[in-house]
Amino acid sequence: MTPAKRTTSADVARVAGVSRTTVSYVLNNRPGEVIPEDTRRRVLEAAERLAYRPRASARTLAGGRSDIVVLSIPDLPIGPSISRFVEELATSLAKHGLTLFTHLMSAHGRPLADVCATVEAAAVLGFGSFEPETVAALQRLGVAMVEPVDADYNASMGPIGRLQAEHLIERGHRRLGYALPAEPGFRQMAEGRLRGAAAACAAAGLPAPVALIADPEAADAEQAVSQWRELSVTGVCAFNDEVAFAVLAGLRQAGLGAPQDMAVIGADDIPTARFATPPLSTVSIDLAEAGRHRAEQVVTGLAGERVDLSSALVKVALVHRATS
Amino acid sequence: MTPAKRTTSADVARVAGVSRTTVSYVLNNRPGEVIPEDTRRRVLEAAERLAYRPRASARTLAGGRSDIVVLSIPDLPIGPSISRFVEELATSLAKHGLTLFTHLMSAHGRPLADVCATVEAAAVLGFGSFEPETVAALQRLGVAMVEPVDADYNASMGPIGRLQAEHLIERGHRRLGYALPAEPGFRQMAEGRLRGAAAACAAAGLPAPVALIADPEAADAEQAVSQWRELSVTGVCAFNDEVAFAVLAGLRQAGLGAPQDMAVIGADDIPTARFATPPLSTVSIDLAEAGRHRAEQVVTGLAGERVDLSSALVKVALVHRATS
DNA sequence: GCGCGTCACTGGCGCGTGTCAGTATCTAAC
DNA sequence: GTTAGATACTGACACGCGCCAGTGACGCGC
Repeated sequence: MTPAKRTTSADVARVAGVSRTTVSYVLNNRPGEVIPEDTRRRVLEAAERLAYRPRASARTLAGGRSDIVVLSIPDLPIGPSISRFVEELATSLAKHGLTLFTHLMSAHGRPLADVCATVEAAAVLGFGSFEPETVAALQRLGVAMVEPVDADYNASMGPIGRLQAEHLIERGHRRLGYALPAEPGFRQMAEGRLRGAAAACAAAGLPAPVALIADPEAADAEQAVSQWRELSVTGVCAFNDEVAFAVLAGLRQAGLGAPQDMAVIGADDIPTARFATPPLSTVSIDLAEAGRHRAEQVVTGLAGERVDLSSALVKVALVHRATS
Repeated sequence: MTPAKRTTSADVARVAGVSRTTVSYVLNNRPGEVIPEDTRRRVLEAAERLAYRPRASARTLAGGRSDIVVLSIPDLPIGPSISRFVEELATSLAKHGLTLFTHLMSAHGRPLADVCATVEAAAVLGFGSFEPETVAALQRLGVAMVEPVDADYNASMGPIGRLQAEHLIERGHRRLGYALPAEPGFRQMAEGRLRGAAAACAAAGLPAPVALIADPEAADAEQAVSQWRELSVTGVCAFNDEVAFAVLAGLRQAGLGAPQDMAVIGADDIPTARFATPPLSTVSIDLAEAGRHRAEQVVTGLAGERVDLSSALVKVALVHRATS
């Protein structure tokens, strides 16, 4: 059935006329080992010709650590900005021979620590923070690098809220609202963004925004709108574009419109924001750069160096359209 | 640094007072091997107490095949319905001890076959069909199960288009349009849906829909709208909700509206569809069930049995709102 | 001639698991 | 008393790779 056994490094060694060790040295170009150009070429050619791919399992077993990086994704809808981030992260890690493995927390086959134990993960990443016991468990497993907080991502939360609020303040709004989703998975992110908005208000000498829930999956937006109007809120920052659309729908149900009755600004700049009626003002977030940066951090971290997690490289930009 | 070496099956054997082989037999409850209840309990208890987790790398190396299932995702934005599918698939596979590994094709670290070779994938799944050479390469690697066509998913494409077209026909439209995205990653899916719509038209004795591109990321929608109007198209099926929003925007730019000037129906029922202005008619797709079914197929396929790929278990339903 | 150092390799161990062939003990049949 | 078969295990090898320790060849200084 499987007549052609898979090629191993021994096959390469035989073809190249060297020992298996030499093959290993060449292929992993081991630092400190000097291999004459001629031998190196022979090995490389043989490997190429036989289409040799080292078996990850064997490599892991021997080395004690795999080249798998696990990214734990919380139970939330994966928007385009997140998937862009993941994509970029995976690509950049792949360039360093690391393979990204996204583990959906909602896919509750086994707890995170178990999955990492079986695959012998080299590093574990996640959005938000892990619980201390999870971190402890992972470290006990010998995972080289646990990143409890996605620093880049979380650091980007503040500026988003700030940008939203500053925009509305600049346009003359003196009393702001903040629209939150109901989804618990979003809570951490939402708090970050809200804090940013509150900071902008404080800097302008204004009271903190009135935070209310306006979930896209429910119909509580109209109620939120009427509460805001009672408190003479004239501008609302929404957690993201979908929440913004919910607010907009709430306004419409009350016979009102944006921006004349209430200004609304979203976040994420999802594709539909541009073509909505009216086109939604929002904040665009470039996570691609963050993904690359993140990968860099993992690589240096795995090399044993201490990494600086403070730098936030997420580019956010205001996109002014018709609802503000 | 790492004082507590990780527990191995030898540790369990020692604690339980049996041989390593017996531990293996108990833990994998090997069929055909009879283990007295008492011994079994001792082993299980020891394993529990030591928190023993077998190392996947060693298991794979010894067994020649891992418990990793690779799902290749094409270069397209991962919508909520797809991510729901993936989620459900991962959960169901996990119940059978299989781990899902989603590989983004756009994350072009290495070609699919390479990734599968290194992780020794047990099965490879994908949306759409793989190229023949990829399939051949994978089989040469000894991958037990290659599913070139995601039967469920593809089979669901037709009904979606059909449902859209039937709905519009039922409401009196005699000449239909079909709105396509520009994104090449969507092509296969789009063709499937379009075929479904065409079939519905044919069944009603109508000409095939006029297919034009109306991409959400570009501004070609207005042009498409005017072309449709020239051909006296009165109802448009959109590939998905985002494309539908693009068409709606095109209509608006031309000073027209849905449904009075042209009926529009989307697909996927994304959250924003419900709260858009006006709320978008669409087709909802339940891929959760499909995910579970899919997992089942993989498990039986891995057990060596022949699986029937023809059955499509995707539930689609019309969601009539205001744009049609 | 000897010692020393460098170069270019290689032999072989160990990683943790699955599994096959084998063994020791016991019961039952002839 | 011997054989046969079942029961309840165990010893040891194989899987493919990384890498340490070692080896032989060669050059060079004294």
